Amino acid sequence: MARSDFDLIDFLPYLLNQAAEKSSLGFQAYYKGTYGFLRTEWRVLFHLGRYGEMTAVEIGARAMIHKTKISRAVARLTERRFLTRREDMADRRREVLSLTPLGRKAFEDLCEKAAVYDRDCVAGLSEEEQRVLRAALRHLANIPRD
Amino acid sequence: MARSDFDLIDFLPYLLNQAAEKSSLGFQAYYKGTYGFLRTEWRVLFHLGRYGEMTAVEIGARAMIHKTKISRAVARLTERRFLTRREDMADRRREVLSLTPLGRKAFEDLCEKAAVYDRDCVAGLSEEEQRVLRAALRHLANIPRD
DNA sequence: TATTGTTATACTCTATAACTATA
DNA sequence: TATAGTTATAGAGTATAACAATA
Repeated sequence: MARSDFDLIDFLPYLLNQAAEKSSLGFQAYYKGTYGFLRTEWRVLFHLGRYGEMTAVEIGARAMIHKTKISRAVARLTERRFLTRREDMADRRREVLSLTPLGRKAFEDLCEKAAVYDRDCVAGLSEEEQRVLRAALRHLANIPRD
Repeated sequence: MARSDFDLIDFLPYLLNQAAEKSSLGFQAYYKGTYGFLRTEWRVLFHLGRYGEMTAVEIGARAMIHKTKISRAVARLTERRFLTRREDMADRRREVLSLTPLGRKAFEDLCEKAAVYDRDCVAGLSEEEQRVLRAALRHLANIPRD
């Protein structure tokens, strides 16, 4: 690509940021509007719902979120009765987190909505294009294939 | 997709955000480390270098950046001698912006680096995969094909 | 000494309202 | 009234250092 031909509009980081921002807005509006969640709160809720009770450090390892963010998300979610903390009697530094019934309902609702939202995002792309897109994104994000 | 199969790791907004963040870091480190630019400053500099002198409102229209962000970026770039403002005598509300020689050098350097960076990002993807990826991203970002 | 979780701090990015000066 | 540009403010995201309690 000659220097004079270079254009931001084709620059991958730019394209990715625009697409990420646009594609996040709709779903964000739902979980924020319905439950008042921030992004990290939705992600913490998701991991507890999907993989069962665990500690903040374990969530962090799975979701690649720093423990300070998790700490604040857990505080808000607990305060608002979406999850509960249980002290680990064998190691009193640790707190095992799990969803309340309210949290589980939110989790299930949000998963359903997310699946629909995902399908809406890729409507207009062929099966093959969707496959290439997700594989390329996993590659760019350094997420192993499985 | 059954509800129990849904996983954030395949959720498009999540994948896009991870890929966008990862792919932005390296280039951001360069323009921040070398010139001390923030993202909006690099984008404003780019538009003036690529399309010639124009006003803040015109940059905003081209780059889809709000005028308040542009105002702050222009203030910083002017203060640091990367661009100059010239009052439009025919309409004294408008200020025509253009790059200084210093600004042009930074623009040319950053464009070269960006082109290389872009190639590095997609190394490992076939030509066809790259084409599908960019087209899909433009589709998701609602950026017209040309 | 190392680990779990919390708090404090700072910086970036985004969004909106209100203001000025000009037209 | 409308437009170009500025300033103020608030919310959200990110990153890091330092701390208390426990191991």
